Formats: sequence, structure tokens, C-alpha cells
Amino acid sequence: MATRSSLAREEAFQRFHAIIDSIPPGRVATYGQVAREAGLPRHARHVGASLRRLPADSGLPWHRVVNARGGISPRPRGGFPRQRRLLEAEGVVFDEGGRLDLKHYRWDGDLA
DNA sequence: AATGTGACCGCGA
DNA sequence: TTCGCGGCCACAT
Repeated sequence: MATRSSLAREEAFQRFHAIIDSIPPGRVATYGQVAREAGLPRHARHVGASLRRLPADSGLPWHRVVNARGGISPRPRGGFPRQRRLLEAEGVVFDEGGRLDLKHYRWDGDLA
């Protein structure tokens, strides 16, 4: 079998992918939440790392993933407005601080 | 082997 | 409520 580390990374990537792909339109999830639902409680940063490596044509609704404050995390490429635009297209409303109300939009998958 | 980095998170001031 | 710091885990140098 292949080296376990690279395989584990792929596996984690698949898990994150599956979770994020399950987020319905108009809803969002935090990096930490995705990591937690994937069974990797403290891997919030790796969720972001995975998305960073994600190809643009993956079809994954990456825009539905926001940080714990309900805001869009700064990234190298400056697609900042794009994520907001995509969410707004799904009915998500941002406040003046550029943040959304997690209380209202946060998607609780298996969580009640 | 050691150090630095990151699309993060939580808590104390 | 906002800001700053440490903690966190895996990968790159």
C-alpha cells in the first residue's frame, strides 16, 4: 500500500469534501465545524488547507465554508468578494461588518 | 531534526 | 463587542 501519510491526507480531504458537499444552499458551516463532523476535532486549519489546494472546477461549494466569526477568511488570491457574492446569490445576507449571522445560517448536519 | 507557515479557534483583557 | 495571543496539527524548507 502507499505511504500512509499521503493516503491519510487524501482521506481527510475526501471527508471534508463530503461534508462540505452536503451543505445545502443558503446555509454555511465553519471550518472547525466541518473538521469536527469529519471526525478531526482540531483540524480546522486543514480544512482551509484542503480548500486552498482545491481546483476551481471541483464543483465543491467551498463558498459555504466560513470562519467561526461568520466572516470570510482572508486568502492569498483575493477571491474575497466572490465568496460573498456566491452566498448572497443563495439568499445569505451580510451585515455592515461583512459578516453573516451564524445563529441563523449555520448548518447543523447530524447535530441537533 | 528544527523552524516556519496557514482559506482556524477559543479565551482573556 | 473588538483585539491580541497561544494552542492546535500536518506539511514545507
